[in-house]
Amino acid sequence: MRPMRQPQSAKTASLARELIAGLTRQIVAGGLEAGTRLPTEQKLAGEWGVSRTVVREAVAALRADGLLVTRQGSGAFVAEQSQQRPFRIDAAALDSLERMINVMELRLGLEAEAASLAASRRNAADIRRMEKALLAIDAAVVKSERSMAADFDFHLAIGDATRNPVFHDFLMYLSHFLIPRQSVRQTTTSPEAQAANARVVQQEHRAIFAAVRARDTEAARAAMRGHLIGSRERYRNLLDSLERAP
Amino acid sequence: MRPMRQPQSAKTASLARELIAGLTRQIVAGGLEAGTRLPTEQKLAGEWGVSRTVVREAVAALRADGLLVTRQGSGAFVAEQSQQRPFRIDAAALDSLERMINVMELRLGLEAEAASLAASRRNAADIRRMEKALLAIDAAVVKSERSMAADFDFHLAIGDATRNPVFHDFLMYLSHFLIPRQSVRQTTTSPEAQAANARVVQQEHRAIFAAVRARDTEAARAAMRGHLIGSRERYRNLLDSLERAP
DNA sequence: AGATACAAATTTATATGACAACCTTCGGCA
DNA sequence: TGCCGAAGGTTGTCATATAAATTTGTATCT
Repeated sequence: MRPMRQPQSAKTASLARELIAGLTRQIVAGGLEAGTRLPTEQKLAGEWGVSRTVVREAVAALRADGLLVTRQGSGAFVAEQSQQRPFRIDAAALDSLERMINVMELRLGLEAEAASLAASRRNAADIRRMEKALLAIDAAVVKSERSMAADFDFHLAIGDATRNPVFHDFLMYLSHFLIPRQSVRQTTTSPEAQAANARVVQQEHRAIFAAVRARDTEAARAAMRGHLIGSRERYRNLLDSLERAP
Repeated sequence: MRPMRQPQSAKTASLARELIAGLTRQIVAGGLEAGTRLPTEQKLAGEWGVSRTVVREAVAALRADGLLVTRQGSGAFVAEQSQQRPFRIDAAALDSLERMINVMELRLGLEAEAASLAASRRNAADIRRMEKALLAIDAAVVKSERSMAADFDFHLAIGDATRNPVFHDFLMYLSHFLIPRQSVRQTTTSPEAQAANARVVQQEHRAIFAAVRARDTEAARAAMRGHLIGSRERYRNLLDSLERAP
């Protein structure tokens, strides 16, 4: 009467993890200058009372995180700002709805700008790709399937049409935070309401598409804004209805 | 006749780095299912012809990157959504000017939205903080010092006024890409031209500030857009002048 | 038969010692 | 002074051994 679910990511404190956390604190909170040299692995091992093995693993982790750079024969140094640590949204600190809203606000600014840029830079291939994505969404809707993948394809096509790879990478990153939690995935609303929803969404998509195709930057920006604001509201309503009738 | 500059970040291929790259490729490009178990450290060491030490360091790096989770006695598994992977701008793939432009386009959308949100949500403390930052910039200018830190403070104050921590984190991340390269830092333009530049920048800052204080969301958005577009052009001009007269 | 308890095998986590590759420094030598 | 090379220090890699945790198989009891 226990196998409900494995805790699994309990972050069982290990020596290496403790050392990683400790060194990270010293570096970022302690505000060490970039270029500062860390104590040698031997000394670190002695100070923390662990073996050099643990120290090396912690250093490897911090290096992967971009916090340190090591030079054989020389030492480990706090990384220059240029090779800074990556960006990650703190998923643990936010509950699902709040995170969703926060991320949506980020997307709002980002994708509106992307739509505008796409309108001025898109080529014929971009247009074909967007059309394809829109048709895929249509197909998914008539079969009452999930159209999330195709939907994201459409947004990604716009991001790629900016010719700015940073938009592509960032959309890919944000996409992981857009998937509704499992509780939402189950179809709690009527099929008719869902179909109506899908029609509205597609209408918004086609408005964006038309503006991008017409190279109308301001219209593209406005259409994308309208779409994302609408998405946010739809998501909020969905959650509200779930709250009322669980 | 060589010590011009240390290559320093030459990424001297090490066994661990090769293994990290190889495993990363297998996992993300190879499209391994989340939860898939990796071969044991012994087997990996055998397959790649390295010692277990190297394998463990590579695994530690991938774990820090959020690509793997390990469980003592059980094995190493592909992380439950590799979405844990953080976002990083590929600094190596872009030269400085192109990267600067790309990042600036991202900021444009992001900070314009932030300014708009800040205008609707700012409180009195936010306003005081922005005023303080503006005064700090003024002080730096009259002493003809670098005002970059104070400048960033102003932008960060706006990001914080959105009450959306994701804006704060993302601005902090992007800030690392905004520092002009060393060649630009040297004052290659006349002091008079610099002072004129600073006046224009401060004018733009105060326009943003006024709109945020007045809770005028659209004006704040437009003012921020104008400021960042101006910054981009100023940067481009600076680089051009450097090209012409090195 | 089926469930439980225990032992064995497997696997990661840590420790230890050794050597190689590389860097820095300092003293000798021209 | 300026170059060079040896010496010591530091990270990178290897090998082996042990601890701790998980998984699996087996034996025992009901």
